[in-house]
Parts: sequence; structure tokens; C-alpha cells
Amino acid sequence: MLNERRAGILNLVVDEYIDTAVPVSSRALVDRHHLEFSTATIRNELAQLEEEGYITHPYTSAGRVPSNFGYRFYVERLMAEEPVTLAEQRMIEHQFHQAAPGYDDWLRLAASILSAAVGNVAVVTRPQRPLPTLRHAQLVHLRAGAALLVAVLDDGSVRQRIVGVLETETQDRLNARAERLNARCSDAGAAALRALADDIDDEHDSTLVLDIAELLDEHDIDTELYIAGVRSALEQPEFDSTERILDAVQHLEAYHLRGALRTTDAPAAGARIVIGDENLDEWLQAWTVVVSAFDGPEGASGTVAVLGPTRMRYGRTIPRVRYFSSLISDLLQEVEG
Amino acid sequence: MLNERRAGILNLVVDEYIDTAVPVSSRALVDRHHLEFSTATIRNELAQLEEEGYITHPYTSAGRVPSNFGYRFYVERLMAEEPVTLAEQRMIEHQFHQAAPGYDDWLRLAASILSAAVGNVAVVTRPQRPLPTLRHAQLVHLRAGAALLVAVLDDGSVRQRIVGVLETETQDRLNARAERLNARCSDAGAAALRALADDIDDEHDSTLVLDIAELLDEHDIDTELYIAGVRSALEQPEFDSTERILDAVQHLEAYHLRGALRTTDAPAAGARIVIGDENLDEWLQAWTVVVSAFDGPEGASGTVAVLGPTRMRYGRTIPRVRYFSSLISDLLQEVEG
DNA sequence: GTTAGCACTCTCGCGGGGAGAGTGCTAATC
DNA sequence: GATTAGCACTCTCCCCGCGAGAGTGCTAAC
Repeated sequence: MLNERRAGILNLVVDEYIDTAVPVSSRALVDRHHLEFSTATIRNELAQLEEEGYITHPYTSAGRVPSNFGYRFYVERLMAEEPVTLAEQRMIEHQFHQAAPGYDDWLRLAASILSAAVGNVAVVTRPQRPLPTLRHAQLVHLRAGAALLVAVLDDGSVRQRIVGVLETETQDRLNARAERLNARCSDAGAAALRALADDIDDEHDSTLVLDIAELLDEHDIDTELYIAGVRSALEQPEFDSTERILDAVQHLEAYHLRGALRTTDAPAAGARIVIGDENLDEWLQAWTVVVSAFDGPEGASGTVAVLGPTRMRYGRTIPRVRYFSSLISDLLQEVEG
Repeated sequence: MLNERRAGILNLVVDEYIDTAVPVSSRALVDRHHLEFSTATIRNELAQLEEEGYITHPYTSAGRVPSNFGYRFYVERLMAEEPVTLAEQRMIEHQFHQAAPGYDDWLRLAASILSAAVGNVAVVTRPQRPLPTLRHAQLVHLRAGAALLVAVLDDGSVRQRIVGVLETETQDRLNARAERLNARCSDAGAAALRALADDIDDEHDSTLVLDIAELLDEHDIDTELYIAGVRSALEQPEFDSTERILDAVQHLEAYHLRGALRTTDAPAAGARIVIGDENLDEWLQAWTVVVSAFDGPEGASGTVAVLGPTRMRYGRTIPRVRYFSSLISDLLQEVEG
């Protein structure tokens, strides 16, 4: 369908457009890449490429712009990847080893370095287990009648809620109660806890167990997200009008991103690329998402993603998302004291 | 200095400008408020007000715009407050009682309702104690040689970091170690922990105690922030150019806001209003911050704030910040089961 | 002290128009 | 048959000018 010359021209068109954000003319192609054909020949080929749906015209006589279909083909067949150089790797790893070890700093750092490297929004999620179990529950006395229930899960995440308790409970009595709960509930998942709750005589203990079960289920809602580089993405020429920026700002909030990342499941190795209208969310139709999963301890997994306009430096972005995904996996493996 | 009529006119100018965002002309004042004087008289008064620094001119022949000094005077002497009506209060309280009790949902909700009520950015911080002490420490086994240290503080906040441990530690042994630490360290502050660490023979326990002390000190860095309403603030006409929006977007990230709120200490009762160049942060020079503190349990305190352009509906914003501040205090007092 | 009147200033929006960039097509060329 | 030169045509973009309109400041009269 696409002979070699035509594919080569498509490649150049996409490269050029990604680089300049300006619709690509036949003249620009010939001049900047010293093609051995005249602009007229190139024009014929461009017309063909348009016919086949790889590129379009913003208006009658302007240069060509890749279509989503064109980007797809480019990503799968044409694109030259720009690998992460050793020097770059060393710089990045250096920054990680300077940060305090811990999810918070590492994941925040990852988002920030990645976004700077690709010039778009980067999002990293904290690793979570699909069906977490309870490691340890705790009750912190707030005041007569109320306590903070803190649950530490087996993937290390922490969830809390305020619960009512007897007016007479002191911190000591709450501790005793918590110990009792831990003895019975440690390592139980939400379903197991619900079953357990029925067998417990003490009414208050039983309610607490149900509370914990609910906390375990809050999974999706509560995923911690680390976002960076909103500004650099919005500086791209596609965001020329204020409404476009405001829309983007609104959607790039944690709440929306969580939903967006949930719909595109991330491959453990390599990266998934979702271009433009391949996205399910409507607001993402003009965006491309490059996403990959990384491994945390105990079967937990997190997500690394980059979001940007469909006109994105794919050749640069994709290897870097892959690299960060495996880098974080490694870091979490090799934590030293 | 400012006779009654002049003050009244200033009041009208500020009201009008806040409402329309258009420089206020003598004609507009006379027509819209049925003044008993002619535009010429008003013009004379406006010229006087300008002389005295309450208002300015964007260019030679345009209407008047309040200066920061004018806003200050308006806020302190002129402004008519728009109290939170009973109906409004009921609606708001209703929403709170529908949410799951807990800092997370409540504070997020507070930010979101407040921002909708005033049409600007709202920020709420989780209540923290100035010098927190340890409630309970915990070690979660990650893998051989590494564990997650989780510290629950007396204000209910949770901090964690990854720490190195002996290769041979199992979860059971980590539990035992944690219990040993809790027995000695409960209710200790950072300073007390540091002193304690010297007396501990076991080298690993001692390191852990120091780790906990560091976690207690992370105070500022780690404040949880709930931000809402960025979009509605940026929709105001002062953000007409894309650079202005991008600058604002960048600065309205959690990282910057934390710094901004730290510099303006919030009064426990009432609200502090910091207008334009009264702000220390440079990027805030075009913003007004209305901030108030609320009480959490155990002497902890949090912050409610609204940020917007200096042209802000002060009469509406200030009572609402006050109201939310006391509402949150109350909610945290009266938690029921 | 107040006001009518007027000259003056500055912005804003609109329309015209020319330059320029590109295309598509046709006819000639290799 | 592929390639190319040439040319007419299209569409955008930007600049410019200009008139309308909004407002002021000032002066002189009330």
C-alpha cells in the first residue's frame, strides 16, 4: 500500500511537523532534506498520502499535517527512537540517589525529571496491590467519642477515616482494642474482613472491621498521583487560546487523570501509546498518552505516563517512559540502608 | 482626610470595578447609582481621590481603577459584608454531613464548596500541631534489607520513609522491634527522640529513632493541601493573556502555595487580608490572599484561604472564609459516630 | 460649590488590501 | 510513465488607517 518512497516522505512530514508545529509544505521538505525530486513530485506524493488518510490539510492551500492514522503508522513503523544515553542515565540515577529514599520523594522526582526530559506532563502513581490486605490497624484518640482509624496496608499505603467510639474510650483502651483487631484481621482482605465481622461479638469491634474493609476498597479513589510539567505541556503552540488552556488545566487535575489512566491499562514491559481519538475520555481526544507499568514490592504495581498533544516527540518520549518504568522498578528492588 | 461624600464615591468606584472589571467612569457612577450630582462634580472628586492615592488611571482618559491603597481602605472602612445566609449555611452543612467523615473528604469538600462560593481559588490545609509528637511507629516489611517506616503523629497525620534493616528481619521481628520503639518513644517530640537515641544500646533501634525524629521535623514540607477552583479564578478577565495564565498555573501548584501560606500567618478568629504588593512573594503581587486558621484536635491548627486577583469580591469572600474556618473547627469538634 | 460645555486623548473594532505561502492542474520534458 | 516547470488560484496573516465612542480635564458660567 505504501511504497518506500511514500513512507519516507510521510516520515519526513511527521518529523518536520513534530519539530515545527507548522503545516509542512512540499518546498520545506525538498529544501530541508535535500530531496532529489522537485516540489511538484513531492506534491503528487503528498496528495496520495492524503488520499490514503495519513495526512490532512487544515485548509485548501496550506501545508500537510499528520492525521491520527498517520501518527499511528509513524509510531509503529517509521519513527527513529532516540535512546536514553548513558550520560543521561547517569545524571538521572544520580538525582535519585541524592533524594531521601521513600515513595514520596522518588515518585515526585521521577515525574519531575521525566516531564523535563520530554517537555510534557508526566504522571506517576504509587504502586498498589490490586487486592490489598491489612497490615496493621490503629486507633488514635481525637476526643471523647471520636478517634482516627489508621490502616496500613500490605503495599505500604495508609488510609484513614474518623470513626465514632465510646465516649469512655481512652487512648490506652483504644490501643487494646486495636491490638485485638490486629490479632484477628492482619493479612485479611476486604472480603475476608466482611466475613469476619459477622463472627465478632463485640459490636464496636465488628463495626470497626467493616470500616477497615471499606478503607481497603477505596483503592481507585485514593491512588496517590505525582504530576509534573503541566506548564511545559501548555506552552506548546496547540494551546493558543485561553479556553483551551483552561480546559486542559481543569482536566489535568488529579481527579481526572486518575480516571484517564484507569481506562488505559499499562503494559508491564514496553509502553502503550494511545493517540488522539483512540482515547476513551472525550477530553483526551486531542492528546496522546504514553503509559507503562512498573513493579513495586509484593506484587504491587504503579504507572508511569506522559501526556501531551498528539504532536509529540514520540521518538524521544517512548524510550524515556520505558526507561523510567524500569528504573523505578529497579530502585524499589535495590533499596539500600 | 476623606470626607463622607468622597468616601462614598470611593466605595461606589470599588464596588463597581469589582463587579464589572471595567475602569469606572463618572457617567457610570452617576447613572447607575442615581447620584444627585453631575458627572463634572464626580470627576472633581475622582481627581481628588486619585491625588490621594486611592484610585488610578490606566491611561489618560479612561475610567478609574482602585489602587491597592484604595482596596485596603475599602476593606477596612467601606465594604458592605455579604453575610452567609442561613439557607446557604444549611446547604453547606448538608453537604458535609453527606460526606464520609475524615480529614480527606471534609477538607477537600471545604475547598471545593468555598471556591465555588467565592469564584476563586480556595486552599485548605490539614490541621497540624506545631511540635508534633509520635503516637505510634510501625515497620512494614518490604523485602530483605528494607522496610517501610510508618509514623502516626499525635495530630493524626502519617509520615513514612523507606529504611534499611537487617537482611534477616522478618515481619514478626519487625513488629517486635516496633513495639520496643513504641514503648520508649510514644508521645516524644523530635528533640526528645534525639536525646533518647543516645541512650539506646541497640544500634538499629537507635538509627530508627533518629529516622522518626527526622520524620517529625518534616512538618512544613509535607503539609497536605487541598486546592480547588483554579479554573474559576483563571477565568477572570485579569488573566487575558496565555503567559499570565501559565504563570498563575505554575504558581498555584501545591509547592508554591505552601510557601505563600507560610509567610502570612493566619489569625485564629476573623480573617487576614493581604492585598497585592503587601504580599511577600513576588508572584503574589497581583493577588489578594484572605486567610484564616481553624482548630483541630489537640492544639493542632489548619488554614483556610482564598486567593484571587486584587479585584475580588471582598464583601462576599471574607465572611465566607471566616465561616468555613469556624465550620471546620466545629465539625472536627462534634464528630459523631 | 456645582455644572454645562467643549476640546482633547486614547482605545477599540472593523474593513481593506497587499504580501506571501502553498496547492492543484496542465502541459512539456526526460 | 514518471518527473517537472509554470501558472492560476486560494487562503491566511498582518498591517494600516480610520472613525466611533468613551472619558477626561479645564474653563467659564451659574
